[in-house]
Amino acid sequence: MVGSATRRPLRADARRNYARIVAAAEEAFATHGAAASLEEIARRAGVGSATLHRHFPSRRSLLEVVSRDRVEAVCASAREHARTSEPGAALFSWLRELTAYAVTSRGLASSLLRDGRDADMLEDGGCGAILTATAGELLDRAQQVDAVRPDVRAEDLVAFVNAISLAVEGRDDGVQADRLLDIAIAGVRSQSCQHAATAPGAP
Amino acid sequence: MVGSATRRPLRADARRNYARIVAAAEEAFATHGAAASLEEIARRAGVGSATLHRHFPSRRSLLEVVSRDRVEAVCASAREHARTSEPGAALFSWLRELTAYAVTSRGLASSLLRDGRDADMLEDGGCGAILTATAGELLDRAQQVDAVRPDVRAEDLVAFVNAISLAVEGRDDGVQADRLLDIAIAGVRSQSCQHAATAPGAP
DNA sequence: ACTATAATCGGAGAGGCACCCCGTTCAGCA
DNA sequence: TGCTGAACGGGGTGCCTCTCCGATTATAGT
Repeated sequence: MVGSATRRPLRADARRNYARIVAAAEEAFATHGAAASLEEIARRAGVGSATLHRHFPSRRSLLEVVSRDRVEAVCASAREHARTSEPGAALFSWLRELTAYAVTSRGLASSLLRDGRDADMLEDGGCGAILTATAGELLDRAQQVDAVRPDVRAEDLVAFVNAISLAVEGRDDGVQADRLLDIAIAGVRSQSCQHAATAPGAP
Repeated sequence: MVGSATRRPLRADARRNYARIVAAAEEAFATHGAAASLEEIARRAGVGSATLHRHFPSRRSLLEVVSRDRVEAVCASAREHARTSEPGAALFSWLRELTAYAVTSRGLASSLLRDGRDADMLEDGGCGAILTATAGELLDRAQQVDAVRPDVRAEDLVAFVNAISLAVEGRDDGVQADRLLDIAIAGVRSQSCQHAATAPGAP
């Protein structure tokens, strides 16, 4: 709304420092998780900690930028799934892919999604918004062919992936995450079987 | 294995300080979440921070003690559910109760369960072990009457509750948690309907 | 080229936290 | 009542986040 888009481009040195910080952060988050020391990141990037804080006012804003590329790649892959699979399978296999990423990124995506109130989740243009929007597209199609319960929302799906990656943080590997996601997927599947089953399967 | 159980009782003043710390921690965790400042807790309890660290070598050990009562109450309630409901309903309504507690306790239970490797989860006697054992009892019965898929484990159930409470931490209220739990419950429900439905519902 | 100037930097410092050392105090027992 | 070791807690260390502000430097304009 405000003309804040009229931002002159960063000065060359500022742009270089920005890139260095992002690179250092990428490495640090991968190694130490989302709680990595910002000071350490600044040190590794060869800049003062003030510079880091000027470019990234919060830990979250840094996580956001570091993840952005990967998140966008995963979302691009969603379009691939949508083209090559039927709606239900597309959604489910994309969720598996997303979960695999969320788990291996050491809770990175997780931290992105947290402490943003759910209201701005679809509006703030952050990774959470992108993911929710992408999930929403696949979800719509899956619901149209009755592969998924109609009362499930895109936020629920993202929240589940988020929840799972938080819960297995620091656990062995991805096996429990897979098991949990299987359960969640079974839970969102359309229970049209129930309609058919109530009659024959009733006790 | 070691005779460490032969611990003489704490001195009277130590016992008093211990209780004060637990009381202060209870309040602090409720107000500020599981990340509350330990120093602040010591201050409020009127003890030196060294005393706090002597009684509770880790944040987790303090969380453990603070939660213990509530967790045991919830587990006692499980036996109630088991007596008054059929196995499936008992498990599911108990899971709802547990989730409600986990969500309102500001991620407290969550932090308890985390960073304990899943191996010791059933052995360390902590809150996670109690919860997993309790869930296991209800789960067994539910699986015996085929109300729940046979491949679901007690750890999965606890992990789900844990995951959900982590994911909605700081969100509005418990509505999303309820929705997520509904999905998870639908996911663990026995899909005996599928056996009946594959034939008639097949495309 | 050269300068003026505003954008950017980063050392240093304030304030907090977890955790520990070690001299002091006092509860509990003989 | 006097001893003794269990328990205390002030204060220190090291790390963290975040900010202030004087020094630096890229860049537009001449």
